[in-house]
Amino acid sequence: MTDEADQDGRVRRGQETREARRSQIKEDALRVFSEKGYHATSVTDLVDAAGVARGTFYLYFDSKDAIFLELLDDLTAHLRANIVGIDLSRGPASMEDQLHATIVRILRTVESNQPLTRIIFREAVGLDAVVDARLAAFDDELYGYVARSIQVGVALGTIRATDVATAAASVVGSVREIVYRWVVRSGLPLDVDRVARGVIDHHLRGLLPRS
Amino acid sequence: MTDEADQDGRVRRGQETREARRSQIKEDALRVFSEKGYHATSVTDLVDAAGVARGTFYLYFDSKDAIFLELLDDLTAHLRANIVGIDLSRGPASMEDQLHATIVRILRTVESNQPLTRIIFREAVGLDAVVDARLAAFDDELYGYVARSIQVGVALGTIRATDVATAAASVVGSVREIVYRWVVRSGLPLDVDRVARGVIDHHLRGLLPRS
Amino acid sequence: MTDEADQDGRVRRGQETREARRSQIKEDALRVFSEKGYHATSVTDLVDAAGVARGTFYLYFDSKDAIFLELLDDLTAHLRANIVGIDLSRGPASMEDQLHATIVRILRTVESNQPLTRIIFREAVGLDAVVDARLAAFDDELYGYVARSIQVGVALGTIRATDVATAAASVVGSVREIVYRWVVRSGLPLDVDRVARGVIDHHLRGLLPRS
Amino acid sequence: MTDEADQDGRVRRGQETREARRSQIKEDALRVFSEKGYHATSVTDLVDAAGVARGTFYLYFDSKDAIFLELLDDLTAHLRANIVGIDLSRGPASMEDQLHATIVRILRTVESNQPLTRIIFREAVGLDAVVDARLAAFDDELYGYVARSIQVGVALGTIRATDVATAAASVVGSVREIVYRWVVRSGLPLDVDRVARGVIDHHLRGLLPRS
DNA sequence: CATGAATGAGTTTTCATTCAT
DNA sequence: GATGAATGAAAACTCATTCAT
Repeated sequence: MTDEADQDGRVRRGQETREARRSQIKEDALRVFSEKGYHATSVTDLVDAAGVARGTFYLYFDSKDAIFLELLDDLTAHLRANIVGIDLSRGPASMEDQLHATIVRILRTVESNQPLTRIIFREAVGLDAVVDARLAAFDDELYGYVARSIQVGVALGTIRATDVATAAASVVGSVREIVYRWVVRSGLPLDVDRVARGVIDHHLRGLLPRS
Repeated sequence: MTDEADQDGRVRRGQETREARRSQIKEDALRVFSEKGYHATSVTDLVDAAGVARGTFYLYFDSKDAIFLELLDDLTAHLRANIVGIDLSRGPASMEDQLHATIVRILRTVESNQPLTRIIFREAVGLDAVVDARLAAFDDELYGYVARSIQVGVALGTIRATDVATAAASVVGSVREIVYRWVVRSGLPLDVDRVARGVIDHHLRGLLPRS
Repeated sequence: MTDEADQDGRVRRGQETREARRSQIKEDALRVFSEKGYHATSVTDLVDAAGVARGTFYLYFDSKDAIFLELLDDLTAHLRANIVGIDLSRGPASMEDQLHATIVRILRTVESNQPLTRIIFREAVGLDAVVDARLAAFDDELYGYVARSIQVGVALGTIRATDVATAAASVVGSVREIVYRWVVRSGLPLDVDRVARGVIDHHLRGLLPRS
Repeated sequence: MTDEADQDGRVRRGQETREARRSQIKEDALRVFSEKGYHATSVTDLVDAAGVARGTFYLYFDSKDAIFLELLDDLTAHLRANIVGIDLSRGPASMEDQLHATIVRILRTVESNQPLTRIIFREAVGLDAVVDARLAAFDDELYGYVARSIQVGVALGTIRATDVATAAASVVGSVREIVYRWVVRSGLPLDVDRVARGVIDHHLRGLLPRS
């Protein structure tokens, strides 16, 4: 019946615009949050940035917390998608290539999501229990992934016997610090390839000269 | 004249009391801040903890931000005092010992100042421009110190030619991550000696087996 | 012309649908209002209950107040229709029968319109000037009716000389209190006949023993 | 010590002004509530009426509800204090005198607390669960008191055998209606003595002429 | 110096009503 | 007529800071 078709048409069109506006509000909120920080950003700032009425904001998001959490989950999802398993059994050369590819992917992801990355580093820590738990979970995921990779390497003999916990924390901390210094703080474009190579070289071969 | 003496006495006594009360307010504030976090702590919490009137608080500190900033500077000063120059010219063995001693000092300092460390990691990040600048400055100091040490080592031949910037960031990031994972998050007592050894071993020799 | 006939048909059909939808919205609103109360009921609740769009609601009613007022007038109209003149000239026995029939009709009406009655007692009081005036008018009508009946009775000698104003208020208050206690508050089924008899007996013969 | 004395002096003076200001805010709130009604009164209205800042209001009362509830409890306390036991054993004459005194006390109390009485009648019903429960409890208290008095009277033979529940509800409803019509609605001065006499006469002797 | 009552700008959130489609 | 996304005024409440005593 034409009636039903019309209805469907309206509904679909409605849902499309709904999604579009939702995304627009999120995008603008991302910008404001990353500029002013979570606490200094009021809902008024958010609606002003999006150019919508106060009520409209609450039509799409339950609260200021809710939209922030959603933005947060967006980046961690991005990052997660860019960390895939490394096959350590194919020997050191191949391992280095895989590590290189992984770190490059991570750096590219955070670089192309600078505002969100900035938020996570500067605002999300200690924000509230829920956000803290989310970030800690992500951190643990990363740490666990690195630790397991090292353990496998040790078992295969491609990595020397070492204090796995400390080594894993060191690797995670390295990447975090690099992201912090060059993506969050300076914001300048990063020679991703060179940095990734440097990090891997550092962690694999250490600072001492080969005797 | 007795009058002048009296005055002096009063002034001195007054200053002593003033300093004592100031310290006491700070101490109590530290406790509250580390328990509730910066944002969840109100000036009411602060004056209640210190047992003084609201107005009295403002007699000693300009604002809630001001006392927090002072506490912040206290820890960074503590840490600064515990990072002293490493003499790389005395050869690898000695260098390792000196590095070990430095990292042990840092870990001990943050461990015995857990509340403040926790605040810095969980609350101070992204608090406001001033706090951010303070923390960034401290981070730069640490980074610069490590970078210079590495450069000296390279020049002396005790450290192999490497990407100094990446290496320095890796070292700083390692320590930061370890502090975060074991001091801030878990809060459990840390085997400082073993961890310091692990970190140094990792950064000096890397993960690859010696061929 | 067929055109005109069609138009008429359409108009009539349209009006029928209009009326039906209007009634349906009112019915659903009555249910919601009586469950949640006037203030706790939002227009959203109303349109959800009726299964129409927000805009549609305003096509049929000017405002949330308007529909409430209409529901209110419905009950007072019901009640008015159930209070018909009592003929006091036919002697005491007959008068008692007529009073009995009137009170029974009132109690039955409020009992079968419990939701609306509950609204009037619990929500409508003090809602706004308009509603207040409506209720006061109904109260006056009731009071006036009783007062006139008593005056007629006094004139006829079937009722003893008494303070008419106080007596009329007492009678009205009695019924109101009974409705409030047993219909509004308890909601349990009421032995209408027995209660009506009790009320009449009380007001006609009083509490003192016949000497 | 002078210090302690000073402190005590300050504290006492402080508490006195605190109490005074609290009372002043309450008094002004009572006026506004009784003029505009609970729902139409905003906290802004309350602070404007009291001539204090918004924050000051919350220094003395937890919420808009809290101050309203306190005002409510004030009147019910007043009324409770004015309903004291009636000794029915001393015979009808004395009973009538005692009833007269009780009703006079109640009417005088509500008349001298007109704003509060107005609020209770026009606003408090159906306001929220807590307020409703308070009022219902007071109503039950009154009803129970009257019902017990009647039962005692019946036992003693000073009151004829009757339907106690209906009779008690009738008496309570009478007084309520009189208060509503003359104190709440008209606001004109009431000939308390005459009305009390009328009510008692009505309930004791009924409308029928003594045969 | 010490006090703590007072301040008021600012916050988040709600919801009756409108109007372009 | 019907729809429902959009509106924005208004609500209750908080809290860092001030200042008369």
